[in-house]
Amino acid sequence: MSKLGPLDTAVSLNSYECTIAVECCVFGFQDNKLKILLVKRSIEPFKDHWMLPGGAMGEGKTLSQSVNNVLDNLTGIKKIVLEQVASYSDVERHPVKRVVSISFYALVKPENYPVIPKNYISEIKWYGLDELPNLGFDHDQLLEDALRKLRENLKEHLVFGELLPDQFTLTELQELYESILGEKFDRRNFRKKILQMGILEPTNQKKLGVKGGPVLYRRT
Amino acid sequence: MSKLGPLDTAVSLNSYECTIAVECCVFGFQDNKLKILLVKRSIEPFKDHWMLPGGAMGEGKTLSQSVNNVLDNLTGIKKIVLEQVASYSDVERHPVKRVVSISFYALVKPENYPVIPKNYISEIKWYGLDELPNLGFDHDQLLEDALRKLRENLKEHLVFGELLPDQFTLTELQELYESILGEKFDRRNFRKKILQMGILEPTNQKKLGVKGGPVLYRRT
DNA sequence: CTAAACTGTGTATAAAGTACACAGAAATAA
DNA sequence: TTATTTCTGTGTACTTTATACACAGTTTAG
Repeated sequence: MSKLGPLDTAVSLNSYECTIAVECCVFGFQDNKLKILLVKRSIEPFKDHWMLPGGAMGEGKTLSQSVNNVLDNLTGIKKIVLEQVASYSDVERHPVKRVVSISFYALVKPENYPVIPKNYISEIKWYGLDELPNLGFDHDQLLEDALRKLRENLKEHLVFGELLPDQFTLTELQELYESILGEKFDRRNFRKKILQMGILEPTNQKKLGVKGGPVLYRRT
Repeated sequence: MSKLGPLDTAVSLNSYECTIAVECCVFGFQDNKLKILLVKRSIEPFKDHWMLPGGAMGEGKTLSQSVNNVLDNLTGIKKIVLEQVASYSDVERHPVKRVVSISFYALVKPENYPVIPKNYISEIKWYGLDELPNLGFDHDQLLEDALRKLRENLKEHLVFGELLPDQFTLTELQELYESILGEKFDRRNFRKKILQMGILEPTNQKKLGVKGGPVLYRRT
């Protein structure tokens, strides 16, 4: 913490330096369910609590770069779709020191990333939405906000980051939607709506090993 | 900047302290137009550039409290509706030192707040959307993002903060909407949609001084 | 008192969303 | 190889929501 005079920011007040952390809600799609990547912390405070992966912003790095860095360190996940969610600045949100966190969400394919606990993490695991433990710090709140943001984005834009393979059937896409939004859709209506967005095209291949021989689609 | 070991954040990396600033896009409704409060900076860098009011986060304050503080210092604006927009962390966004900014928007009635330039500000002025100057730092971007967020929020929730007086006519409300969203609406359709939201009630008074004698409404 | 300007209202049409059932294709089991 | 099971793929009627549009009533200004 230091006084820096009028140069420190757009309009100057006394300057106050503070630890900035990034936290990331990593969503994955596994066993036809939306999963969330949680880590178990092996040190105080909140020893043995599950929480979102996160860590301090890196010097000379942007927030996005810091998130990528943290996730890479933790799990080997690299260069993924990140979306900013919100900032958290309650004075008491960290029991030991003042930390302002910026939260993000990310969409990945779990099968692409073996997860290995490192750096003060004793366990790491994909959790379904229906089996979530209570999280350390204020991460219950962060998760709730991230999930809300994901749902909002999905309803407007058709976002699926890396949650599906390059080629997928419409049924797989529908199951992804149902899993994220937590509701069921009629197959015909869903296909109508998705296809008239005009961003998917059928390949001339069918998916093997599944009855009915569904055709595979890809993004245009 | 200091090393703090494993306690500094949820999952520990090396800790890095950094200046955090808050910037605020203050929207007001004046002369039937959406206005934005800008300040002219009287010191380097970006001396004599217009920009959004902002300043460093205060020690022991949340981000929202810091915004209120900055605005109060600048303009006497107190305790207003704040909405978080986004974070900005490009390494080069401030030419002198590293600053991470969190941006907000606020909705106020200009006539309630006389604006007085203070604290390294030489001028302060309400600008219409069609007469905006280029802003210092990356504030053009911040403004664009804040305006987009305001529009999104308006379409979903019916947000009007303190932009209108307690009692207002439906025409005034419609003009506010048109001004924010930048499009015209049919009077009958607009009234139908707004009224069936069920959050407005007519008072039994008419607004005087305007032809047609429109009835005043208030929020339920 | 008259003219000008604004308010307040309903209906017809178009678009979007929702509900719903059966024939065809591929895998599996006999 | 055939029969059975399970999943895919498709159209239409109906409901809800959004859009287009005109005229009579009220108040101010002159």
